[in-house]
Amino acid sequence: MENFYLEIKHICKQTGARYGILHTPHGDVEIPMFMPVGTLATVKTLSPEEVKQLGSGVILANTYHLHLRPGEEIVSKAGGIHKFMNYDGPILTDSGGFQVFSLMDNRKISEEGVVFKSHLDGSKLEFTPEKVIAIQEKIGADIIMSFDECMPYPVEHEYAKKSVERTLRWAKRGKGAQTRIDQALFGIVQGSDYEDLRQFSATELVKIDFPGYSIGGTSIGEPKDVFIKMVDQSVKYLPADKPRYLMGVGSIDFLLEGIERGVDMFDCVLPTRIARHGALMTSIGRVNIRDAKYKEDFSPLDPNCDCYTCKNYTKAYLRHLYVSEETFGKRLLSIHNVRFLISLMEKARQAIQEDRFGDFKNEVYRSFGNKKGF
RNA sequence: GCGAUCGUGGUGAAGUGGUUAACACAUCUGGCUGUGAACCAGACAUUCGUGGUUUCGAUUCCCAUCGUUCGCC
Repeated sequence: MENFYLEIKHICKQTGARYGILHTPHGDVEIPMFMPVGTLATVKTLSPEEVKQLGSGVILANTYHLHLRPGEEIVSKAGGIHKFMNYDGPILTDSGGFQVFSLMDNRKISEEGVVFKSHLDGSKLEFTPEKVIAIQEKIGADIIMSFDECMPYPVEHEYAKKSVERTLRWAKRGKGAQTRIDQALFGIVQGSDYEDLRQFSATELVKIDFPGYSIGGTSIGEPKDVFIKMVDQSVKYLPADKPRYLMGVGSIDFLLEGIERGVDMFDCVLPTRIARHGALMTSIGRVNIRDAKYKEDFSPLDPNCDCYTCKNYTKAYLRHLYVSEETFGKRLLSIHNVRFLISLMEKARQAIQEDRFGDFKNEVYRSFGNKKGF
């Protein structure tokens, strides 16, 4: 794929964090980057124009969910997902591998693939690695994912080994089923927290040769030291010239740890979901806007933030909107949280280029105090 | 004035002669990590209008009293 490649511009001398440009069919974006999640072809409460204004490079959508509603045929008839949702920037679709984890009670895994019981009407849905590629080709994102099993944590080594080997076979089958040449298909490293399995998974995927590699199976409730171990043991075996995508990571500390270890891309529902629930990430720590102490607080959410919400509205007003269950409040809060993480990435890129990412990381940790981050 | 009725937390209310007075809403507080999530969890009546009676034990039965609502004069 000549229209998809990573151009590494600088590696931080202090840490090894990478700064670069990811070239995609729908434009160039800077890494490391945070990608907001828009499962059903919408970043909940935000318009594509707003998402773009926040500085997002890539946004996500989901194969499983779009297959169910509205169905890939309709997305295809609309002219592909970019036209369908009116977003002309790069888009990435997740394969449904995460749903193998999140919808665990309603699915059965076999060598062939996964049979889900639809969470909408209970009907049987057969997902095979080949079918998942076909669906993603119809949806038409710039970056697509291999079908994988995201295992729960913790799991027995015996099960993890079987699962990793199967996910690897699925990756091969998916790659073989690919017909479009304008979509970058990523392989996904699994292996839970077992070093031998992470190594096996990564090195075997690299042999297949993908245009990018994802690190999966993390940030599903494991302790931070385990998470770091998983990332280390995955990145270690990945080629330097290909993009690395750490799936499902969106808390401030996990993002910083990932960047420090040479990860380029991250996605997470965290900023949008917690915003809808009234929790905000700010430069001075977590804010629960519903708290009574903000009733008469006419200061901005985050004095150091340049987002639309912080520039125009007070905490008292945002609290009022939240308590009154006004949709506009959820939108304003989502704008802030997404902008906060994207802005964090911008600062991280700057720090990398100036060879001081390690200092930057420590500064961020310090400004959050010892409070539990996000 | 007479008759009936009902008085339970911030609100609407269930309920029982006997361990922590149901539930809902409101309020307060947490949590959410490749979105089954405008969601989930927890806290919140030392007490059932007030005073007394019966009883081993009363929010529950009884009496009085104050208040409610409705009807009649």
